[in-house]
Amino acid sequence: MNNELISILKGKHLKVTPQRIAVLKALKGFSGSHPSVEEITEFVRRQTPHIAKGTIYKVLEVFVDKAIIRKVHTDRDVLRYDIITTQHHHLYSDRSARIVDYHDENLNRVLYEYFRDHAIPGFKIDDIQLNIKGDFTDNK
Amino acid sequence: MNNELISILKGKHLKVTPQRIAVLKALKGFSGSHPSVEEITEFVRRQTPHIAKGTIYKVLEVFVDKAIIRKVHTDRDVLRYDIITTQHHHLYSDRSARIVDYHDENLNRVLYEYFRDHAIPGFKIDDIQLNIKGDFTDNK
DNA sequence: GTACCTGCAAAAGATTTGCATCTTT
DNA sequence: AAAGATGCAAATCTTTTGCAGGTAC
Repeated sequence: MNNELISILKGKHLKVTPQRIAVLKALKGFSGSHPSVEEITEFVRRQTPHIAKGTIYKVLEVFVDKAIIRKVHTDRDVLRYDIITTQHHHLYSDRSARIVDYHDENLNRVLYEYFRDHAIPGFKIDDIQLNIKGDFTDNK
Repeated sequence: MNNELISILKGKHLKVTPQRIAVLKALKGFSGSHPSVEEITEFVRRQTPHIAKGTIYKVLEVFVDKAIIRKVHTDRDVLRYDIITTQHHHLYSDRSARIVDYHDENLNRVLYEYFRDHAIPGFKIDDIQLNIKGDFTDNK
């Protein structure tokens, strides 16, 4: 069951180390919820108490480089990370500090078509992410 | 010619101080280019040498609260600020560290219509910003 | 064996805070 | 006069860096 994680690392030509597996496992565990380094560290240390925070920073940096995860920023907060799956967007609530993934294939198609027909002069698009700001109505 | 700036402040029920005027003027000067606190400080100090950096942070914080500016984040950088004018989006280049405003009324209309017809359950949208990632082809 | 990783501690930066003093209103 | 702003310095916090020792391949 770590096999999947191992092949992610191997697929990116990264050495397989317990620390990387642990961080990757944490990221999977937080999937959809955008953990901070602090949260990742706590999670990882439950299983692997002796992992240095510096190491976690370094591991995350490598993962960003290899496009396993991406950084997400909030307006009033530290760095957060997001395991990369498929294209998706983010709902931001100003009131609460929540960030929630928003998947919408249909929207992706609309965007794709829009920019196919309205290319931006001088710019080649790789990826589009919407920051949708507002409030959750099922509030808490 | 500071009247416009003064009325912005008054309109938000903020006391009009030279520091706030200076910061606001800097933000106008940087319009479209997303200055960091460092850049704002340098700009401001050309005219008003004795302004404390702590004050600039406090002024910016107040402006964000009052929705005069908004924070913008890059993936590998400090905080940046963006004076709020009309709805617009951002082009991010991974290669260079540029962020450029992208205005597109037509796109705004498309988005508005899309979400009018496809409301997100449990979420009330206030604002949508696209982060468009890619590269400038007129590169430098 | 070599290249690459990790741990630790120190350093570097960015941002925030506390408080006394000054300015707006 | 009261409320709110500023200046300064210290404190806090996050993130980065350097390097010696370990580990994966």
